[in-house]
Amino acid sequence: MGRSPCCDKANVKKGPWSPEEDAKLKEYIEKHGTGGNWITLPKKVGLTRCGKSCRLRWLNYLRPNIKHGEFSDSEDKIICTLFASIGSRWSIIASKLEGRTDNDVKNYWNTKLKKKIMSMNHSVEMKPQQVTLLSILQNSTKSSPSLSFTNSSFSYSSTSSSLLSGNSSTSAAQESYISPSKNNSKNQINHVIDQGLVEECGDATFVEQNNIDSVDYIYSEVEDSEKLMFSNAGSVNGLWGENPLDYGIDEIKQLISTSASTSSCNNFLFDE
DNA sequence: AATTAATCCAACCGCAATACG
DNA sequence: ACGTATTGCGGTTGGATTAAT
Repeated sequence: MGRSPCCDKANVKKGPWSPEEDAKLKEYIEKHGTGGNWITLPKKVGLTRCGKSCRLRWLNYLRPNIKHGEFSDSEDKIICTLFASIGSRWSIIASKLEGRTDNDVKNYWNTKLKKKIMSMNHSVEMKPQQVTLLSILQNSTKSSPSLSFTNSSFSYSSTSSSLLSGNSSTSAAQESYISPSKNNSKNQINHVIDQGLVEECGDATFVEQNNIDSVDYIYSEVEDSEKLMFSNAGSVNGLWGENPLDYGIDEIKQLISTSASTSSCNNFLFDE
């Protein structure tokens, strides 16, 4: 029973990949594919790398159509929107950005986008409720892409405290609020995507919320700790602390969400 | 020019889910 | 049905690079 052991960690090479290793791996996979088994692949290729390492290198760097370099404003918006909806599900977010990897999106978020949002918020010196995603992104770029969020793209209740809180008065929402399971989470994300709540438009992808059920789905995705946070929306200590960059994921989510919920116009990005 | 701090990003690690025998 | 191997994911780290002093 069982399988052969994974890679021999003691004799596995670590650290940066050399061009020779890249070439070997790329050539082999392009010729033969992965064979459905990353663990045995390094041996076949003639590398002393762990299979996991090979997989990561292929997925994040070597495979075709990987897009490197600057993220566009459209991509920024997609990331922000999806982050507000589903949190740090980087693989899902990345899947909506052509040519981007989860690692890329995650790094970009952690090193740039998060700071961009926070520093813009700080610089405009608005009250939290007045900060909008649009103001942040508009301030961050000279040339805005021609994005249009229509009525059906985003419909928020002006009375809801955040996007993620949605229609928390419904019993269905409350039920899933209380006891979400891991499986439910996955199904809900799939639901959001399958139902076209995330839809692609050219090189941009939008999260579409055109019915209250979808809000419920998203809402039930929120972790318990986050729910507590959202239940205190608007009165979270330290949210606008001394260091504008020193925010947690919850705070950032809330910022993005707040910018959505305060919109009373058709388009949450255009609520000036 | 030298040193220190900040930033960026590739790669690693550990865990959970899934597949396999 | 169960135990183990494998995969996939998100968080974190470490080193290279760049900017500031």
